[in-house]
Amino acid sequence: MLFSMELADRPRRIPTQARSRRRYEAILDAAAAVFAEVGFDAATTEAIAARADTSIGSLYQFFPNKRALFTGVAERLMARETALFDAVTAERAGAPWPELLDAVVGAFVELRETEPAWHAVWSSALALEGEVKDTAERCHQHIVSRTAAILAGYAPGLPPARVEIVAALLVETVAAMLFASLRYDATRARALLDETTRMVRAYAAEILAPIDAK
Amino acid sequence: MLFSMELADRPRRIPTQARSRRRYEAILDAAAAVFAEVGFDAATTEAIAARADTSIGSLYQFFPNKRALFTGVAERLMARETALFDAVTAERAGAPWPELLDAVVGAFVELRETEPAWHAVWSSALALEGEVKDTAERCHQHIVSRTAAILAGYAPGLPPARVEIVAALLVETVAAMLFASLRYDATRARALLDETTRMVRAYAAEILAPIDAK
DNA sequence: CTCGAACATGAGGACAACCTCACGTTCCAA
DNA sequence: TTGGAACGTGAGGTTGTCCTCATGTTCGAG
Repeated sequence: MLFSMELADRPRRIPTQARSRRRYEAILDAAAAVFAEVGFDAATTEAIAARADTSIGSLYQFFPNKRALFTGVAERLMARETALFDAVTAERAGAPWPELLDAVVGAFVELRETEPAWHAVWSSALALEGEVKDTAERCHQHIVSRTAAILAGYAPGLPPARVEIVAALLVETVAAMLFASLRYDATRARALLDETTRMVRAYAAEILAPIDAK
Repeated sequence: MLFSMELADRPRRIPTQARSRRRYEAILDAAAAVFAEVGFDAATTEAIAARADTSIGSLYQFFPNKRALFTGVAERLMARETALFDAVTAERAGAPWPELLDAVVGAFVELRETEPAWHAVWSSALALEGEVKDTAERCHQHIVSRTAAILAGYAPGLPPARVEIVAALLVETVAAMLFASLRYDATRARALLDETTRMVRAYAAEILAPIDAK
């Protein structure tokens, strides 16, 4: 209240009529597409409005500024991402470790292909200030924590501090390779990701070894 | 000649007098600092000039545009980076594999701490168009090729196609973790990088195993 | 049907960043 | 010493983008 009447980065008006609700979604989709194509800085609010077949005025009725648009896109994506991760891991609770790994990687490859803004969001979200950063960090942290919990289940002997850092490494590694593989052509990208799962499996085998040898 | 009188992204005037040579270096250093602090897009040529204790006019005598400044910073960094990699690997030619790995990671941790623009350059270089991208890709490719050659030496039985992709994975992974660790506090960053070498070692052990069993 | 509220529009104000250019200063070869 | 080349300067032209607001349109409850 002291700082600003208007909550920064939050949608400005929640649409009630069907017409405007469609428009709202169209703007978010357009924003995702434009951010995906040129990145946050080079994206233009006018380009987004044009892509959504609407006018700048309407766009600014819903979003107070450009960052709010990005936040909207990011939050939708992060929500889908955490949901996907939780679904995949819950579905295979107790499954052999390599199977779980493959399932998660596979699911995220699909997500990355379905969501064109994935790359743009993750490359800008942590560099930006404000709510986007928080959302991204929350999403990341959620996945790391869940991974740590799962990992602890597979390797009960591991000290908690180590579990934490191993989980972080796993998540960072898989995310980074999903990221990097975008710079490769299709077959090489596939090869890189396959090799990634091999690497992670070899690593996991070493960590989980004490359990087998117990 | 057909497209532009002026080579894009190249320095405009090569300084001859000592005074201007100092200025040229000062501008590059200032550019590196500013790019490091706020990234490419948010960096301002005026801020760079101010930081270099000079005027915009002088800045534009040496660099035709903002991208040329970034290219200059990037090329200096990439040159140091390839030189460092080559030096470290040449120095330990034939050394045991884990030792080589630790040496390379250690050297790059130091480089990353010495060069403030490291993060900014690598996060923007591949997203930008033009010469910066080429330089970055050349640098990356050089390191991957050298890694592949070294790897082939340690594991002569590995098919060349596999060697190539394994080398790419190793380089991408180490680079990504150096990158990611910047988001962590000092002790956690150290832990992440230590854990990274453990992972890579476990992976390498599996790949190199046929040699031991030969 | 009617009237107020919700919604939509796009020309243009405000501002910020890149880059130029005309003028002034420093250097050095002869 | 001196003339000309190299160098240095910073106010401002140009451009492009964010965002506003006054005006017009559509919707739906009563």
